[in-house]
Amino acid sequence: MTSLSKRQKISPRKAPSQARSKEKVEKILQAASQLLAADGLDKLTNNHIAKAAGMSVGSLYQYFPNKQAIIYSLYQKWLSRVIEVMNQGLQRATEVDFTTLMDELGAAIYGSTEDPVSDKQLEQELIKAMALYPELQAIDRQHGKDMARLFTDIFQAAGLTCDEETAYQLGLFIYSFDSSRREFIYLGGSPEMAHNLLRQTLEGVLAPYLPQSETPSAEGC
Amino acid sequence: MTSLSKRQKISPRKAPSQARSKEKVEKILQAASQLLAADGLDKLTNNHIAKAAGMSVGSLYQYFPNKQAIIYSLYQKWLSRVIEVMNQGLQRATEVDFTTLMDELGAAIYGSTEDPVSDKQLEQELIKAMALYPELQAIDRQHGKDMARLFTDIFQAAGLTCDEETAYQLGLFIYSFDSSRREFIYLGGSPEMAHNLLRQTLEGVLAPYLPQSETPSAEGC
Amino acid sequence: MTSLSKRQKISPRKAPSQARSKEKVEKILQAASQLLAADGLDKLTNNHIAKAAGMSVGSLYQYFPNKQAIIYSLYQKWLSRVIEVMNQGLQRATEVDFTTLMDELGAAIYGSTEDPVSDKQLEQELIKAMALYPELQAIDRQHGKDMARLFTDIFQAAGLTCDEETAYQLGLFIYSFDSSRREFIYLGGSPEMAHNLLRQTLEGVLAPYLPQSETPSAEGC
Amino acid sequence: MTSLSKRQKISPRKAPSQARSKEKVEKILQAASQLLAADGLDKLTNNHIAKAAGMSVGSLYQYFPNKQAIIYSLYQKWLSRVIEVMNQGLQRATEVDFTTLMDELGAAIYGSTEDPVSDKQLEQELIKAMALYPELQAIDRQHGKDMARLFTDIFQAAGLTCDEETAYQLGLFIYSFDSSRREFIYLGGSPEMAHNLLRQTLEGVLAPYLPQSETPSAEGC
DNA sequence: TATGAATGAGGCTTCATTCAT
DNA sequence: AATGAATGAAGCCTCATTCAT
Repeated sequence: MTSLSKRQKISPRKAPSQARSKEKVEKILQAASQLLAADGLDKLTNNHIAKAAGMSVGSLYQYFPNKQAIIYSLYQKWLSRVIEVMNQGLQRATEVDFTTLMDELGAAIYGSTEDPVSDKQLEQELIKAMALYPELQAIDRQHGKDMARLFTDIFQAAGLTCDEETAYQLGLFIYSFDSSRREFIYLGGSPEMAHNLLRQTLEGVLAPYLPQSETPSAEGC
Repeated sequence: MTSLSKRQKISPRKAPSQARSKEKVEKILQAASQLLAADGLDKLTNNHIAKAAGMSVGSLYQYFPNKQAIIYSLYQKWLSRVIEVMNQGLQRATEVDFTTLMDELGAAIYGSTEDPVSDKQLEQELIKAMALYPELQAIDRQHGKDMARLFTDIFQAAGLTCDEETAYQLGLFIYSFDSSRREFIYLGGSPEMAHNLLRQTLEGVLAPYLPQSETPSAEGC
Repeated sequence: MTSLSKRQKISPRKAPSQARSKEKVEKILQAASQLLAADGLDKLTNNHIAKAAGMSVGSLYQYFPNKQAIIYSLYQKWLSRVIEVMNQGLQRATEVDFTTLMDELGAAIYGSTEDPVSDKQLEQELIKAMALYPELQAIDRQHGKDMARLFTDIFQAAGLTCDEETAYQLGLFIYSFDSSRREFIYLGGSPEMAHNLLRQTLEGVLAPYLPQSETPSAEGC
Repeated sequence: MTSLSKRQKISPRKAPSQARSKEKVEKILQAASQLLAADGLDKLTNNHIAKAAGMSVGSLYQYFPNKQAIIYSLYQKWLSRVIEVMNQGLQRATEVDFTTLMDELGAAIYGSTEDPVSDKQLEQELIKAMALYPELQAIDRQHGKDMARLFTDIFQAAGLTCDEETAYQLGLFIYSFDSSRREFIYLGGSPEMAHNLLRQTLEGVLAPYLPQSETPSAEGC
């Protein structure tokens, strides 16, 4: 294991503006994804990636300053998809009722990928990687908080009646819940069950704060 | 990162029957724990461990065939504490009502360690480590399933009315839920909130199956 | 450090006959000078030079067969200025007295550059570079000898009364003395002091051989 | 050329207290010396050194944290010999007359090494190396100043009549003069000539300040 | 058994140089 | 001619593991 403790830059070396560059970057990320999903975080060496991407190490370094940057790129790609969905959810928060919204979000995020199995694997390894490298840890943490905030926004847009702080903790909870879902499925739980459990959990946890809650809960939220 | 792919033995090299041996093994695990909690998975080199344990690398290899074995031992130690608690819970499953039982379990598992902070840290790093090394991954997975089974047993002992398969999935869920708790707290959520949310989640999810459930749920479990 | 041991050609790739070429060569040398003076011998990579010169590496290789050739060109440029001054000195050797001549030489060589500080820096780095690359070492040595010879010529033109060999050794000495001056100033000695010391040294060393020496030294030179 | 710009530690990794260690360290320094003298600063790679020293790279790193540390060790070894001689000179400064003292110093420093040729070569490369690596540059500079101070002390012990500042500049000059000597010999000058020239230079430069100077120079020093 | 020096494969990264466009 | 992406050898360094004492 290389020493991971020295802080390193992690932004891509060049904005992939030219088509050629973009393509290369894509190839690298492809290769890295596959290696990561197939063989895990070890095996993910620069030389392996380069070879798998059909190029030389040097080329790889033309696009990414180091391995962490590649991992981070992968992570961002995955994250941006999630964030996009969340933002769409935020838009719809006033249109549909909360449960439906959550269902939609779940479906959009967890369903429908081309290769679900290796995608889950990738997601798993990605998260491991983010946790392993100190440089990425901080970012990961921040992203977690950002996501929590996004959930908070959705809650508030959906009309949840509770104070800011509680809303944030709930957002954090929902975001954190994703770990469970991953673990659950990783250990062989059925995706449908996961979905149901998520739903029930949400209901159980959020019910008191839902606007259409006919129980006039005095203490609100 | 050294290639981790060659499968390696992970059981301790010798059953620590002699008191002397036991003591040494203990020292190694102590040292490894501290390093892991304090500096993270990188920095955890055999030489560091040996030095911190006040012995030579050679000695270390007398007791553990490789690094993974040390990590695994640490993991087992942590796990065995949890399992013990769970088994006690299993004993009490017929005596107290389910919610109380779960509270007790939670308190026993998450509460009251001498040094909560570094213990959490250790737990976090341990889980990362288990996920990183392919040899340990498989074991980790199996342990997860075992834990799920234990929960299942508790459910059934507590009189949950549902079929074997459902019970297992629920067990899996409860076990998986731990990931969320870790993540939640890692991201700054309050432990009390975590506890409450766990409770609500359990209620929400398990309610239909609880024996004392006065709602005569037609579909049972 | 890349292996420097394979002998390499060091002459510019093409006689810069066209104006265009000359201009490019000049740009490259400019850029290299600046980088060398500013950042030192490491940091001086071909890519940096090319970028600083506003052209591509490929172009750079159109004009110089390798990095050493660039350094060598820089060295020559610097050297040629010195040689020119020396030749002028040689012209004047019969007109003025020796001490005056030496003063003039010193002033011409060490004084009056546009940017003395960065020029000194460049000189320093240049000399380091010449010493570092085996291909350039030999040339450097030869140039040293040539310079010594030039001094010898000046001595003789100035009427120093000594045999060829001694004159050469004296020339060598004067040339070598420059190292001291550089070191002296590098270590914080004042330039004026350096000048005085040079003068005194010359007087001390050359006095016996000077033509106007009224002391009829029997052993001559 | 590896990037030399990151500051690095340069002290040996372990005090070679055990005989075994000392021997190894010695072997490494031997090997490095030879490679340096024979092939120059390039070729001086860790792997070459290790191979030449008959050990593995890993062993090398047990004794030195990096290449610079090896070079620095070599430099210190050389320097300490010089400093020792200088200190002895300082002791004798009141016993013998100044010129004799300087002769003795010169003889002690420049004469009588087992293998003069490769020693000179080594010295040359060593100085180059010190100048090349930024970490070592600073140290080199400081050592230069320290040496100058030592000369200053000797001057004063010898009764030179001049103010502190002038004495220091003179010390600096004498120290710097060594560069000339090296260059002179490097370019083929005869060592004897070098010696004579040094002597004459000293006389020329220091004469006004010498105590036995019968010329009652009003302005002293 | 204990020691800790020794090993060396393998990871990361740079940069002089080439070559397709 | 010009470009700059691509190459890959080679340098540095770490650390799991072995083995002579």
